[in-house]
Amino acid sequence: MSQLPEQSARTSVPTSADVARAAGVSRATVSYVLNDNTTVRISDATRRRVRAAAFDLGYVPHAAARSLRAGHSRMVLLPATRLPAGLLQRRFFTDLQSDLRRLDYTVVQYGSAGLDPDEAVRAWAELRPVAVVAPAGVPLTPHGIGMLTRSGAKAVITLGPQPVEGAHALVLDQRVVGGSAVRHLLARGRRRIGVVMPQEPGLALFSEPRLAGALQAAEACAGARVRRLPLRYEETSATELAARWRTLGLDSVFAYDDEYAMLLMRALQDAGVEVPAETAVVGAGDLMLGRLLRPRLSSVSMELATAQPPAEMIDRLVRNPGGAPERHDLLRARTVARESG
Amino acid sequence: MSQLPEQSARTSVPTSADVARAAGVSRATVSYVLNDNTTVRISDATRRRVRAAAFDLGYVPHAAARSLRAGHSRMVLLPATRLPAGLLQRRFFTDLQSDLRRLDYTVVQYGSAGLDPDEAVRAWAELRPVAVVAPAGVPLTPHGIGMLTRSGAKAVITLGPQPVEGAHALVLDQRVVGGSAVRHLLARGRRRIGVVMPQEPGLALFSEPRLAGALQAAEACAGARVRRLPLRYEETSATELAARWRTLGLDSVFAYDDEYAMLLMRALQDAGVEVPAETAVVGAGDLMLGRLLRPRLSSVSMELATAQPPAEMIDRLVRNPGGAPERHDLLRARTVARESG
DNA sequence: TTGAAAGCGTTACCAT
DNA sequence: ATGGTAACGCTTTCAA
Repeated sequence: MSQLPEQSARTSVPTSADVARAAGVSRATVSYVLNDNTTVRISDATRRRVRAAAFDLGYVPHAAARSLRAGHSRMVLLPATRLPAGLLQRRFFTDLQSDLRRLDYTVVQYGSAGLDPDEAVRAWAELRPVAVVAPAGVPLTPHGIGMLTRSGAKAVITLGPQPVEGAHALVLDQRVVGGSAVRHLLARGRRRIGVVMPQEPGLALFSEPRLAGALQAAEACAGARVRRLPLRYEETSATELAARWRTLGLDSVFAYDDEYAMLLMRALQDAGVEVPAETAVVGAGDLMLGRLLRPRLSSVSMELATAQPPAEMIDRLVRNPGGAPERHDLLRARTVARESG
Repeated sequence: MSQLPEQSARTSVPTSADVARAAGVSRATVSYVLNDNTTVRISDATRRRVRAAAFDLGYVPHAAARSLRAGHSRMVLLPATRLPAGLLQRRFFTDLQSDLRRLDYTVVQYGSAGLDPDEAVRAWAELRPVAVVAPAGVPLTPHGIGMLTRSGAKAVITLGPQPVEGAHALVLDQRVVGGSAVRHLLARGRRRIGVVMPQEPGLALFSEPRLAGALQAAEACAGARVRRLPLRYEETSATELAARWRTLGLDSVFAYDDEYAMLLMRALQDAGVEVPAETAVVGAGDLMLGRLLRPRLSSVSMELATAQPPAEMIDRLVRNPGGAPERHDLLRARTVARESG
């Protein structure tokens, strides 16, 4: 008979109403106690009873219900890309995440692999984030920015090589990388400079600006020439390139990054091209890897210069929305000279 | 006078009620039309009017309200770790994400850096995910699993070196990696085997099982001995280790992975220790990197063998909850012999 | 010090 | 074929 007590046999999850019932108070009181609401005085005895009941039932508030009632969330959305994130970006995200949490935001990374731009931005907007930080490679259009703003996002921020119309921008201008490498080579008397262009899809986002920076830097020097060198991240591709190296008439190469540099340098050495005597090689990323090569690899070292921590910037934009798009250049590059050129 | 029409000048985001008003129908009808509800017949004219109104207003449904009403979400939560994710894990996540999307789940990665286990699991539970996939390194305890289950998660799945009591497990048993390397070395007559143990925090999760697998494999051979070799990912640390190499009396080393292998091999060569003549070196990960070294690096190649795609497994567990914890071993390892040992 | 009730945006049931 | 209405879980205003 007593097998189905009125409100037991609950297979579902406990709500604040369950806590109220268990503690013998109203739902309002439960809310007051659990949110430490100071505008209302609750007796210590009641407080304890409510807390105990919540603990016993394993009560956990329902974030969706809460933000629905509140009319806003504190979710910062980070649409993910499927690009292989570099060390720099990973560190950036990790830091951003902890900093935002410290400011009481909830950071949510949302994978949008294989959605077309409209579907993707719609999916983000459904979550009603208070801010969106979109790394390079996610399909964010001015139209998408409008949709996010209209659905309540107080700040839309792009993070990558170039800004998008209408959004704030944390710009990682990859041109400074190519520029630094080429200036380094020019200073050492090199004039006929190759620039490796990875053929892997997705990397064009980074390699094209690096090349652009290289070209720009070369313009400052009369006799300098820059040549584009397509390369796949495979030994065969590097071997091919090395085999026709001498026909190219280059005295140096900026190899996109340290990994492509290692690949190419190995192939050049195997083909009998001396590094740096005949051809100087410069990578980028300043990985441990480069220091272990022989000759040690010269490399463009990158870092993010943040006047104001990005998390604070986001917080400021959220509290004070509607301003003109801000733009901050974050990427700094400096070439570390080692033995390879 | 007509500057403030009754329901215009809306600064807030449009709701389905706004769409209904604009189309001159009820909220229910809007819901029917936009969700393509087939159990109810709506005239084509009405359909078009509703769709047009939704489009004009830029209406986007509110995910929180929807899942509140529905009583459940289709969110799969992926608590993120701050560990440097390897290529294998990254590929795994990317695939999992697209596969789950195809099954109409929403995959959300949630950063829990710097939260203690209880706070973290509570934060996850507040989101009411339908499933949680926890990679190695996130603080998931049996108690936490209980909390997630009680707050509605239909499936909790761990992904990593070892299962956690009470959750389903996709096991990446790192012991097979050390085992494969050591069996490879034993087969080539090596007997006194060093195993590199990275000192970077967080890697112990992987290095300890790899060592355990190495020890286990060595037991099969009478004269074999395994020795633990602490190493930081720095040149100085490798140089130190190489300097006292001959006092260790080892004829081979399993270097944890290809990057540590490169670091150590370089230091050994600089110290005059011949590879592989005097000491054989085996890495893991089978990176391009290893093929470029001289001698070419032997390496443990890893892959994930999935009888059933993990996304389908998750879907099955969600639809059919309450079963006994499942356990699937995913990691396969096989040593690729090259020149280093 | 506490409780009743309204409302956030949706959807499903039951009338019309 | 369409509309009214209640309910999801929570917070907050107002009243007691």
